[in-house]
Amino acid sequence: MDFDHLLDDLTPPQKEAATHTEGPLLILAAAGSGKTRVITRRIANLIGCGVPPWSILALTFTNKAAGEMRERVHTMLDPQGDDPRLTRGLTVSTFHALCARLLRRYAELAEHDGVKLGIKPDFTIYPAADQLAAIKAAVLALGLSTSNWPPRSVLSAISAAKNELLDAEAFSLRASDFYAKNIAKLYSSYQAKLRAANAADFDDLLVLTAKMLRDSPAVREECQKRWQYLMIDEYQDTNHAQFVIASLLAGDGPEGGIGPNVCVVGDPDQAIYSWRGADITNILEFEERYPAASVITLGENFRSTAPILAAADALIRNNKQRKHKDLYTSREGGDPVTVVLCRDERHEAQLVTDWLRSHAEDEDGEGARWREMAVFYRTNALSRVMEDALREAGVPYVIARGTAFFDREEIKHALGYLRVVANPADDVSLGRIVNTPARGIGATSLGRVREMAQTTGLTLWEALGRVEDVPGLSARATNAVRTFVETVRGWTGGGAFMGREVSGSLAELVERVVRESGLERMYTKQAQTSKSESDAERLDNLSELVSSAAQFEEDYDPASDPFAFPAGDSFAPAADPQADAADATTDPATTNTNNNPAEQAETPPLLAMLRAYLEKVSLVADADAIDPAQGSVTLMTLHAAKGLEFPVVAMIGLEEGLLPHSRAQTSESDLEEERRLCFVGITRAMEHVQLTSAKYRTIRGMTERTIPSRFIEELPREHAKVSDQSDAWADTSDSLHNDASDGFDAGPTDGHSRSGSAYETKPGGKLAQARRELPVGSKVRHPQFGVGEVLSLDGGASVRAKIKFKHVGVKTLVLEYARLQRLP
DNA sequence: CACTCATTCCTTTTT
DNA sequence: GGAATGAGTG
Repeated sequence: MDFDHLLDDLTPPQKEAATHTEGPLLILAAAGSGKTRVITRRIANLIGCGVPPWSILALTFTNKAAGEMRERVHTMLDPQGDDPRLTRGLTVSTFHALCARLLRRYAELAEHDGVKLGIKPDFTIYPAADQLAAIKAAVLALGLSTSNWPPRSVLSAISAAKNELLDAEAFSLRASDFYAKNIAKLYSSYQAKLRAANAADFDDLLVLTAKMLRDSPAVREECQKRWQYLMIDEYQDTNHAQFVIASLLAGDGPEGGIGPNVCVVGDPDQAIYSWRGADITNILEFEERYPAASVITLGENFRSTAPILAAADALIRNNKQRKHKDLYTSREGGDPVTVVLCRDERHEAQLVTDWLRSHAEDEDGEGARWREMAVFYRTNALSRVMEDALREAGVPYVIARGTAFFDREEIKHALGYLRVVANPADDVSLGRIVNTPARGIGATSLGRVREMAQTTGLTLWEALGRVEDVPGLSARATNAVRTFVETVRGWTGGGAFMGREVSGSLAELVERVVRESGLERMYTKQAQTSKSESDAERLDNLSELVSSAAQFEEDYDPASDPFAFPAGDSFAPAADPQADAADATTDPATTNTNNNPAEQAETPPLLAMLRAYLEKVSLVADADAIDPAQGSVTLMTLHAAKGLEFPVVAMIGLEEGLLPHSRAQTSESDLEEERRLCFVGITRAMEHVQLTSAKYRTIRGMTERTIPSRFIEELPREHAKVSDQSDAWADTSDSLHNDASDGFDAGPTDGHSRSGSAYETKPGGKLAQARRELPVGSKVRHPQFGVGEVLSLDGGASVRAKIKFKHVGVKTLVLEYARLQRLP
């Protein structure tokens, strides 16, 4: 097949980067320089040159970026979509997802090699809330107070240590002062808790993988043999642990050669994660580690108009600890950046809304361009006022917060149950749910059980199973525990996931858990008594969870699940490159773990699926939730904006203390990172940027006078027009009703007169939004079901659409999850 | 033991 | 403004 045309639309430097396939390569790619394009072409080119797809590993920052990259490579090589084998086995993943996967697959092999990881392949990934709970328990267990040792800061100290690959022991050896010594104690106590629960936190995924690759020759060789070509995107934001993993995966390359085929892509000017342990010196380290590395700089910007780029360039030049690189564009013309000073945050939100609307209207397709707009802010808290204004104005918007759904109380509880089902040793989850809803197992009783577990060395779950051995427990509490244990056993079929009661369907399991746990009843009751809208929403959210599980079940491919057995997809062996990669499935892991075949071979399919589901849920990032196919303005933090582009961009809250943030002004390098953050925001914009600053802002209930961000002054006046609107806004309290002429007076008294549907009173409501974007009769495409037509929409917190598909008939889908694409 | 209400402390950014 | 404790009552 001829793939030469793939490179036709690249500039000479881009082409050089895309075709430089052998040996170490560092690509310094300025903002908007077509980085993603180069990476995807490079992968496609490799495959076109005959490199087997399964020997290519590409690491990205978010799952979303990974998915997009995979898709783009695929459509490039296989526009007809009729030959999945062309990219079969290509691995595109985030560091964390890859690590989770490697650990599951190789943990046992590594243990066999004498490497003590302390986790079994079915380990649980602890979400942030559970991490904090575990830390807090550790603090209390050491007899310290949580006010002197706030779990948050303890956790971030531990996290920093982990990112430097210091385990508890190494940390303890270095600890010299009182503070560090206590952190060391907490660190090891926290680790002990995680291990006892067969759990790993986010950082552990990296730490343990690094350890496994470093200490187990079998695993390292296996991986090095398989992945001959390694690519890492957003390299400036990788931390030390990630550097070590990458370098262990890459190996040294052929003997006497110039080094392994490892290609890293990054831009020091966009490094915004130093607080997470990311280290710009990784880029320097790269050249040190691979002295023969080639370096290619991509400086031409293809995204932004000249004034936007000039403003961004002027801003970033203020960073002293920086190697300057020229930014240039061949795009002529374009409007200057606008800077607007507003009275307060509500005024700001109003002006931004008006500004967005003006750009929506001056384009041909009326109202159709919301999706091309974004609002960025430094902290999540700033989104609320913006949301209010957009909702009020009837502008559709989405917030890029993928984790928000899973952070809700009711969802956390339901997932807590599911985690216990998947891993009964998970004490933290068990603790969360054992008495939610209240079932008579209160703090006192639970404390007794915990005590007994502690002294006998049992897990909490095991102790609950032997409740009769717990001293001093009331008959009532004993009975309550028995009932609880029975209920959970009913879901797991006593741990075997077999039997009359266990159906094998994930969605059904989730539904049963929601119902039989009593969560459903609890929230139904609350909704009836309190009539608060949020309580009614909880029920909707729970059924949405069931839908998401159903969706997952539909998309689930057991072959790509590291639990499934035997797996034969992407881990095809490197042994015989000539053989058909798709079919040659002598899986290395399955042949090597025969020392313990019982455990793996008997992992029931439902359990495997449940674990895969929980893993997916644990690894979602905010940026993953962005769906530009929806016709909405996107709201997100500056951090989440990295890697994206929008024709129209508004940045709010350009004030001292917010951007640069007050917590990031202690050192010059902190301040420079804030400046890079601002730079990242501006360079996302293709056509128009507006920066706003409010004279007064209410934070945590306190209204304070602000100072405009120093970054505003750093913008050149010829490319950044400042307009002071802060006095144009009369200081009257009814400011938000100013636009009542728009017709959105949603007073409760006349809400019903306008329309038969109660939802019509909320112009920005999800259902109304869905009706605008996906009216009945629209044609849509679903990744699984193909082409269909919308029959009806109905709502609540989760909008569902009935869709008639050509081939599979009528389906009801939750819009948020169904990746629908609207067809003309 | 469960539930309600008042008080306290926050929040930077995220895989 | 809001989540997360803690005291106090049924």
